[in-house]
Amino acid sequence: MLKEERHQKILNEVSLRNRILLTDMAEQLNVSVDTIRRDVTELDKKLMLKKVHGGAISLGFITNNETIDVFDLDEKKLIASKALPMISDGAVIFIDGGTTCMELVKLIPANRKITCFTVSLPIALELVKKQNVNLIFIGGKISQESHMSISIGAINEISQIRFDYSFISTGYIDPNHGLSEFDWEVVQIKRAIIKASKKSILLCISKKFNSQQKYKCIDVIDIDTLITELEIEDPRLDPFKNLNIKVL
Amino acid sequence: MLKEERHQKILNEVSLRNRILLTDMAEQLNVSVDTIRRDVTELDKKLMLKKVHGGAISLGFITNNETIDVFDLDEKKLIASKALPMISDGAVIFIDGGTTCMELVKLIPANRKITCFTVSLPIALELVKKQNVNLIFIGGKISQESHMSISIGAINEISQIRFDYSFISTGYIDPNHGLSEFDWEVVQIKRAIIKASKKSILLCISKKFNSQQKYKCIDVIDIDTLITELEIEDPRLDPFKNLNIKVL
DNA sequence: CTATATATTGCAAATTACTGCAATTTTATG
DNA sequence: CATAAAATTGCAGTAATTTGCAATATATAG
Repeated sequence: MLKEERHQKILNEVSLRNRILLTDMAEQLNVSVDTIRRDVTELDKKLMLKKVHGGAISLGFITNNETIDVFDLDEKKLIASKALPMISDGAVIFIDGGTTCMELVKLIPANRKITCFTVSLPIALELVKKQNVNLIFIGGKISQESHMSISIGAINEISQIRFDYSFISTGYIDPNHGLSEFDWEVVQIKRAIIKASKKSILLCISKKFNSQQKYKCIDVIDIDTLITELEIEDPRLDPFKNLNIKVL
Repeated sequence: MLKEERHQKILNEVSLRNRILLTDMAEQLNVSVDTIRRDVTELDKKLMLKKVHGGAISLGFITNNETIDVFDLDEKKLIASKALPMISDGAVIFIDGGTTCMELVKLIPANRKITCFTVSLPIALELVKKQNVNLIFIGGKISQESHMSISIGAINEISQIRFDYSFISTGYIDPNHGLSEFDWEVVQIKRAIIKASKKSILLCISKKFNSQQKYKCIDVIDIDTLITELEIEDPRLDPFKNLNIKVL
C-alpha cells in the first residue's frame, strides 16, 4: 500500500471519528504501529491533524486554546434575543449570572430605561455600561465559584423587593426532578429571587435538559416561561409544555 | 480513551455547567478520580479552567482582560508595592476603587489570607480571583461614573464594620483644603469608610497634589498614612509631614 | 472537634514514543 | 536494463508517558 493512500485513509478516519488510535489504524491497514506513527507525525507537521499520545485527533475537535470563548455562543445569543422583548421601559427586573444571561445583558439597547438588580459581579460590570439602566447590586460575601453574592444578607434584601421579571439560569434541569445546582448557597439565592418575582423566565440551552445535581432548587412548574434555542414545535420541549410552562 | 479526548469532554462539561466534580467526571468517563484530577491540573495550568477543591470551575468571564491604558502605570505600581507589606494575613481591610488600588489588588499574593471589603465592581472582580481572599461586596445602587456602590444602604453597612486598614484613593488633594471629589455620593461613601477604619492609608500619585474639587471629603489629617511614588525625602511631601501624616 | 471527602506523593504496571539499524522497495539516471 | 541513491518499513532496545493504587496529609462539613 502506498504511503499517500494510507495518509488519506488516516485523514478520513480522523475526520469521521474525530479521533484514532495508532494501534487500531495499524491493524486496520496491516502495517506496523511504527509506520502509522510516522504517518501521523508527518500529517501533524502538515497541520492536517493533531498527534497526541496514543493516537491523533481532528483539528476541528480542538477548541481554540487562546480565546477562551463561550461554548454554544450562537445558541445563547438566540435565547437572549428571544428574551429581549420582555425587557420593556420602566420594568424592574432581576438578571441572574451565567453566560446566557450575559448575552441578554449585552443585547439591552442603550436607550432602554429599566431598573436592574443582580448578584453577579460580571453581569453588573456589563450592566453598568448601559446609560439608562439603574443598576443595583445586591452585595454580600462573594462566592469564588459563581462570582455571586451568596450571603444570607443578600437573601434578606431580595425578599424585600418585587421584580416584574427575573431572568434566571440553571446548572441542571430535568422535567421531573426540576432545577438543581452544585452549590447550596446558590440554591437559596435563586429560590429567593423566584419568590420575589412576579414572573420568572428561565434561559436554558437544550443541552442541559435531563440532567440533575445534588441540590434541588425548584420545580419546573415554579417558573413561568422557558426560553431555549429550539423551535417551539421541537418535541424535546413537550415535557415542559405538558407541565403548562410557557415555552418560547 | 485518549487523554486529549477526555480533556475536551471535561472542558465541554465545564463550559456547559460552569462547574464539575472530579468524582462525577470520573464516573462519566470511566476512569479513576486520579486521572481526572491530573487532567484538571493540566487544564488549569493551560488556563482553560480553574481547579478548585473537589472539582473545577469555568474561567468564564473572569478572564476579562480588557486592557484599558492606565495613566502613569509605573508610578501607580510603585505606590502599590509600597502599600503591599501593610496587608498581612488575618487582616480585615477595605479597598477603594481606582487604578492605583487596582494595582495593589493585583499584587496581593495568592496565599495571603485576608478579609476584604469593597464597593467597587472592578476591584471586586479582581479580588475574586484571589484564592484566599474572603471577599465581601457592599452592594447598593451602582454609580455609572465610578462603578461603585453609592447608596445610603452602603453607608449604613460600612458604619457597622471595623476595618483594620482601609486603602483609599482620592480625586483631588491639597494640604490645606484636604481631599475632595467630583461626586457628592462618593464623598459620603469615603467619609463612612474612613470613619470605620482603624487606620486609613491614602494611595495617591504626586500629580494630584495641590488640586481641589467642589465637594470636600475629609481633611488631610484624617488619614494616617500617605503613600506616593516619591522618595521619602522629596520636598513635595513636606506639607504632609508637617501635618504629622506618616509618609511612605 | 470529628468524620468524611479530597489532595498529594511515591510507586509499579502497562502502554506508547523514540532511536538506530537493517532489509526492502522505490526512484533517478545513464 | 543496470545500479546507485533515496525512501520506506519493520524490529529491537530503551526512554518516556499514562494510569491506577495505596499510604498519608489536608481540607471541608456538621
